[in-house]
Amino acid sequence: MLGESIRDRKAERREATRREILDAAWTLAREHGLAQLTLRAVATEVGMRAPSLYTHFPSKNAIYDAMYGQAWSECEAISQRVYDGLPASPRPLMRALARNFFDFSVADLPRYQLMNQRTLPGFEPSEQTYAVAERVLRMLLDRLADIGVTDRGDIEIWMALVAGLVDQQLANDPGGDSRRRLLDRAVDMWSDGVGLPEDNEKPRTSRRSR
Amino acid sequence: MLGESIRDRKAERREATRREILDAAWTLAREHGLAQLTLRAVATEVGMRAPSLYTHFPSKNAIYDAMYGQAWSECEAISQRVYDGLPASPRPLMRALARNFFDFSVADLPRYQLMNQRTLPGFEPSEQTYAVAERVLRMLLDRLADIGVTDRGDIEIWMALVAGLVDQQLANDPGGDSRRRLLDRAVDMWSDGVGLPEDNEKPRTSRRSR
DNA sequence: GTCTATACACCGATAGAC
DNA sequence: GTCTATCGGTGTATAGAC
Repeated sequence: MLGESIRDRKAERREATRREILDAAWTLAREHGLAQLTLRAVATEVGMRAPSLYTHFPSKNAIYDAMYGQAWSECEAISQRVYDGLPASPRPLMRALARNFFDFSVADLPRYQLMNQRTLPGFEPSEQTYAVAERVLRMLLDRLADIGVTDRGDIEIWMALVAGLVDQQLANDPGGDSRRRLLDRAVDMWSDGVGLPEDNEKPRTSRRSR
Repeated sequence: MLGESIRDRKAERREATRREILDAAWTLAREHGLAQLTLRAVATEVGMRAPSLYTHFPSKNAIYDAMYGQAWSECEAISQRVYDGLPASPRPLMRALARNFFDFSVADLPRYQLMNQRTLPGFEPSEQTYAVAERVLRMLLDRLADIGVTDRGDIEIWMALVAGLVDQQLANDPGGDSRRRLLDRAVDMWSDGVGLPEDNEKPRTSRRSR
């Protein structure tokens, strides 16, 4: 139908403008900091005036929210792609998962701040975009369950360990790799602690699983 | 000398006003959030107009800086007091240190954000107040050296672990104790990993120490 | 529908009168 | 030392041009 086609073109154009705005926002965030974003600067970057942005986003936080959704979607995509080639034995898997998360986090500071740190006063992701983050977490939990790691406490300790190292890396040695070099050692400590089977053993249920 | 006395009285009064302002700032930060502080609100709280604050602090960041110094001084005081009664054997010591840091951090969210999280856009502690933070860290490192833990990597992993659990606690279960209940388990994993002697053994040099 | 012009309320910061 | 007045900047709202 013709009407459909016209509406599609319009929707496409709208979507393209939205993406243009978000691209500009990411560029400026990486240049001057995530919290230093101003609507006027974003608008100028795409050749508009500040109030015109409200045609495409209802508020500044809505822009942050869309960026939040993009970031977690990237994470989801990269995870799905990476999970296929991941080792099946427990310990190499835990190392690979940690490294995957670490590298993804460290590669883009404002993205990590938006995803995982509460660096923006008053920003809360919407239910819709938060669902993406939850999906990624679920995917991770499923992967861990495959090798018999199901105890929530053990998993939270592992996540605290990896996230803590990421935070240290970004705060004390941005652009370096001092904490990344500790990653395997840290994950191995954890694997020992939760009684993960050695690489040549068969996967079994985690010691603390109920 | 009389002149001295008068000058002292003036300095005392000035100091009292400064503390009054900082108290108001802490109160408002706990009420509305650290980043939501406004000079007008702080001024109102102490019965002043906003510009008058500039008589006592050169900028808003200078107020944050003074609060940063207060927070780390509290931490220093509590650490010195607590370190005396701490166990001498390695594993109980590591548990007690972790618990001490955890409880102190979780007790006051804006204080923790100011001390350890980069939640304030553009805020950097001054050299002078940062020195307090470094002194506390040095004190901790000395305490760890006493029980033979000297490897920087091991220490950074321990700090990442504890800080990671604090972050999780504050972000996902504020006011609760779900992560606190994981603390001993996590620290014990670490103690095993770095080869810390059992409680009945004599302290010895950490496995990885150089 | 898209964008602009204008305006508002609020912010941190400064100048100068008292 | 504290005030009033004001500046440049921000996010946001809305009326109206195209």
